[in-house]
Amino acid sequence: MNDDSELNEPSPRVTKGALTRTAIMQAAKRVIAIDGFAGMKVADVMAAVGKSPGAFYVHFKSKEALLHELLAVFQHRLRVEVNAPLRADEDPSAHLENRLRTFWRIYREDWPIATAAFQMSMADKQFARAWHNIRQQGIRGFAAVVRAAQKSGGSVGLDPELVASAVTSMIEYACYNWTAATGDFPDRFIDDETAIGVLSHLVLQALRGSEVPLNQ
Amino acid sequence: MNDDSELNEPSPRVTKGALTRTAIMQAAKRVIAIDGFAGMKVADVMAAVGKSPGAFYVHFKSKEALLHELLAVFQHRLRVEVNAPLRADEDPSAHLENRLRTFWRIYREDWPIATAAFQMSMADKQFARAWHNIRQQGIRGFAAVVRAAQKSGGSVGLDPELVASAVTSMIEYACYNWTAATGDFPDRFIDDETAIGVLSHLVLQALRGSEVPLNQ
Amino acid sequence: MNDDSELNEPSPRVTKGALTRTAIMQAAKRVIAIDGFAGMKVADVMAAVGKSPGAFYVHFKSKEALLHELLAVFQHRLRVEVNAPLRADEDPSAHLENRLRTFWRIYREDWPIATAAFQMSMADKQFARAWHNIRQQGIRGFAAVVRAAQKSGGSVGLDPELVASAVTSMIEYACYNWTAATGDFPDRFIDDETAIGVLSHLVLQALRGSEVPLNQ
Amino acid sequence: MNDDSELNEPSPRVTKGALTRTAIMQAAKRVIAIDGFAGMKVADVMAAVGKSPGAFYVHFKSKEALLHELLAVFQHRLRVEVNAPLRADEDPSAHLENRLRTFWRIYREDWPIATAAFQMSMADKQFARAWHNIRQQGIRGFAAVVRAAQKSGGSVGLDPELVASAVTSMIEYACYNWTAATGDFPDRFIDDETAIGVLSHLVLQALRGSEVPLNQ
DNA sequence: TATGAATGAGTGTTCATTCAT
DNA sequence: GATGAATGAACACTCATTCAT
Repeated sequence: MNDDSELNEPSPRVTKGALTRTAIMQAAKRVIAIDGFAGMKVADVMAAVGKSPGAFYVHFKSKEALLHELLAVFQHRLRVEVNAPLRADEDPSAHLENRLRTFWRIYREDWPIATAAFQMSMADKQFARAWHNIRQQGIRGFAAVVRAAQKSGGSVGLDPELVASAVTSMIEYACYNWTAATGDFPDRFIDDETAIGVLSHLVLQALRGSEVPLNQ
Repeated sequence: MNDDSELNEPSPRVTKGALTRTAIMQAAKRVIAIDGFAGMKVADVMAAVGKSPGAFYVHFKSKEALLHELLAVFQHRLRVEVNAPLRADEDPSAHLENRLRTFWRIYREDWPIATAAFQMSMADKQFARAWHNIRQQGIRGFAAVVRAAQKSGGSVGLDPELVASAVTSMIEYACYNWTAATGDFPDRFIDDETAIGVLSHLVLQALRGSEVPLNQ
Repeated sequence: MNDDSELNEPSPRVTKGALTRTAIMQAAKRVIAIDGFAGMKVADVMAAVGKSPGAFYVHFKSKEALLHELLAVFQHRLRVEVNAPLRADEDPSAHLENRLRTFWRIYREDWPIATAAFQMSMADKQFARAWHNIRQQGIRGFAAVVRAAQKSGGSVGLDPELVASAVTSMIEYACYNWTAATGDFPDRFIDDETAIGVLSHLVLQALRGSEVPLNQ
Repeated sequence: MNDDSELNEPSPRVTKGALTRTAIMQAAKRVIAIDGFAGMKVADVMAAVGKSPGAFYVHFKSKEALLHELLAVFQHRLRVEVNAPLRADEDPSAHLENRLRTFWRIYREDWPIATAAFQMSMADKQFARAWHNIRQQGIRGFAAVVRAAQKSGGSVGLDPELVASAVTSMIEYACYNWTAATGDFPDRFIDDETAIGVLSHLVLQALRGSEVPLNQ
């Protein structure tokens, strides 16, 4: 019945405009990855989408508005996927690794957005706030884990906020440096498991309890 | 009288031009810290120096040339000060902490240069190479330490280059996030000892040997 | 049934299209009153009508064509209503006041059209001609009255065309300045009788015969 | 002494930049007279000055800022020259005519500025305020004259503000219509004395005391 | 060395208009 | 008749860089 019409028509929710909109967001991510946000030209993005420059403004109010939307999606993904609460039956180490794994996966895909926000946050108050919120969201989540670790004797005496900030900094920036073409290993592909393995090892070790000296 | 003033003046090699040159470099760092390198306007820098825009080109061939020079100085400092070799009588932990301390000190002062290079490395091959070299220099140094730690049973099985990349990423980006006005803690001043304390703790723990689970 | 609905509908000539057409013209007038003709966006007008931008071009060939049509209606009203000839039994003063009253009433309603034409006449030859014709129509009518007044000893020696041009200028521009939101008295509502009273007094006095000095 | 240097050098106050600045303002007036302010292209103005488009922004922050400056000069001229107070020994009629004569002279030269301000005042709050102030300045001056005339029995019972508004409207708009290429008499040159003669006659008559009917 | 006016290529954005649906 | 996404020409404005003084 209604099924028929659904089969025959494009899904009613996916209008032509929404498709273009999504295409622009994807293309923008690719262009930002290569040129940075400041270097991203609206015309280039639209050329990548196969549309005229003016069409951009049918879907976004400005270049900045596009980045704000990309950031909103990015932040939403992080909130929903990364900040899943610790389940009762979950091993803290496993929880942390899961969190880190999700973090990695999202950043791996969206680091151009993060980089763009980082760049813009230096010169623009609005982006400074937006980016700050995103970082804080991640930091709060990790800080909770750090506090839990401290109850078990880990990282005793350290400020959980600072530790969380340092840890998210490591993951975030390492993701860029291991993923981007202009990163630390341009001639080498680092697969997800290797990356997550190294990062989660480092983080878990860093948060552990006992204080065995490095060389003994 | 005039003799006195001559005696008080800097050595004959420090000409008026060289002073302006240095002043430009300092001012540029301040402007980059606020606006980023892309947002840095030659005219603003020169205004901060109290000179006309045209005077910039007496001292630097271009805006990019200025950044290349800033980077050269930055890299030189890192090479000379951070990468001091491990002395025979030095405790590896202490060595690492010293290295980290120096790293921190230099970054704390020059992070605008690092940020500028990072940003430019995305769009410009020359800067990509220059910035890559600087990162590699740091990574090589830390990788050596990691290898030493592994001989003592730390971080066994992990790729020392990746570990070193992750660690330098943490320090570098944490330094930005704890120092810059648009960083993670805009309302809080984080003093050097606190910062170095947290970072060295995390790094030392991360590179240690035993593998005690987080929660037990 | 269908018969009924046909009976209830407007006359067959007033199609849906004609209604939209009229609605567009009314909405345009309102938008021009706020933004001017140059600032009038087709999309805004159509939004005010509750239709899509594209629908505009079903009814008008272009933005300019719309203004030309508005002008044609405006001119027609002026011709038919203002330029009624002096009847034999009519008092010249009363005739002038009647003319002025009608003039005022039309301008009060349609000044956005006049303003638009005025603005466009500066840059566009077509509108320059159209607007010139409308002004001339008014000037000719007033000039006839001036000539009549001169036969009675009023404004002797003055060029009737210039006098008529000055008088219509006064009425036209005063109407704008007393009516528009950005006019001379934004905080005050000037009712028709007051306005017509002042204007007709001034015009009648100005066209009178005797030359009593101002201060005696 | 110093005289010598003044003779040999360009006057110290008239720098190269100030000359260009003035040239731009003059050229802008000419372009606005032809195209209107909305139609005025910065590039055209600069071409008329014989400089590159970018040079405009050395002297003015924006197109709007240029108009604001033109308006400031215009308003200053009106304030200083038109609104000279009535001297004790001056005949009120002569005073009014002098006032009108100056008004005319300034408008004759600067009507493009007035027209531009009028156009912009419809869409822009800043210009609405600026233009309103200028009009009010003129209206206040004329209103004082009207009040004086009323004491001698002229225009009794009429609101002086409205009368003044109407009179300035007449002069202002008549000046445009008799001066601009797209005015009422494109094929005819109206010299200053004729114009002033007609206008002052009309105004003086309009403000007189006795109320002789038009036709008798 | 320094000035500062001038350059001119480059880009974000607007909006009247078109057209497939 | 109506839709609304798309077009594309146009234009204000920026800023690194140059150069006559």
